[in-house]
Amino acid sequence: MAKNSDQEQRSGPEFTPFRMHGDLLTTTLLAFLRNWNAYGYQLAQQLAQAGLPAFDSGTVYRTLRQLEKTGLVSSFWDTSESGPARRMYSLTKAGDLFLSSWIDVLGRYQAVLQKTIRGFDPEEIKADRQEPPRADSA
Amino acid sequence: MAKNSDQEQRSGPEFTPFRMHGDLLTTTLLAFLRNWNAYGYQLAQQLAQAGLPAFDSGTVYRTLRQLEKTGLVSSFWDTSESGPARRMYSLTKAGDLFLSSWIDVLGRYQAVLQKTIRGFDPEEIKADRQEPPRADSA
DNA sequence: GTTGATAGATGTAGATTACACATAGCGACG
DNA sequence: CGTCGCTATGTGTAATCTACATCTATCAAC
Repeated sequence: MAKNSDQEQRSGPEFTPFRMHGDLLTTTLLAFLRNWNAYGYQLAQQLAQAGLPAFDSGTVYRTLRQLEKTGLVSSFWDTSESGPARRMYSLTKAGDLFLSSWIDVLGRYQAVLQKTIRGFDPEEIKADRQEPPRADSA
Repeated sequence: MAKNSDQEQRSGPEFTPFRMHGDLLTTTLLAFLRNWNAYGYQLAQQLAQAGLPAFDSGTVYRTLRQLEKTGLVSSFWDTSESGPARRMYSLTKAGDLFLSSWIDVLGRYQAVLQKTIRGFDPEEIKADRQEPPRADSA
């Protein structure tokens, strides 16, 4: 499933289509795991259903394993259901702390964008010229 | 909580300290350029002053060149001031479109985090157990 | 026994990044 | 003059990350 045909939206000429990368994928995964445990396949589905950009399931699995290696999540094999065994993941204390810190960083990131682009709303991005902070040229 | 001296001290085992990566660095740069033109060194300083995580100046320069290669920004040598020549960057129409699209994506990303973590505020992250979305076991 | 959905993982080429280092203009100082 | 220090922009390289294709395996339906 999720064969990428979900919603390939590229609104521009030929830029790299949006994808979930690094921090964004990582933290989305962590956020999903914050309220309930889940396994990779399920997380991949949630990602797709959340209206987020394309992702690669192989990357999802590898990202989860890497998160485990760094101690942000932990996992165990769940064989209680029929079908292939599932590796159930849950957020660790460290993962929770990491996520909190990330949210802090994200807040600053947002502040930068908001300071530059009024309202964070594409519709409001019209014209809004200001002077440079200190271009102090000429 | 996530006190995390965000300078170099890490509160956990051995997490990768926060850095500006890929989309985040790219779009912050684009956002800075949206309202006024600037050159690499200046952008790197603004990044640092914005309270954002560590970054690498080499990466900033390379990222800017790559953005130029894909047409999101354009540049020219500015030799009007004394000192080393500066490569002045400005956002192109394409870059503006890209940024707008990114803001759209970011909105969905935020929605996911907000849905999971109430209020986006670390203080409100206390306890908030819910049932899985569709763990549909048995 | 073949197909299809679920579930997880890896091989690999190409892209991205961090870190160290290189180049160059110019002002200040002795 | 020499050179130190700050400004300004890069590059070499190893490590890491990612996309895409491919692989194993369970189990239900046919």
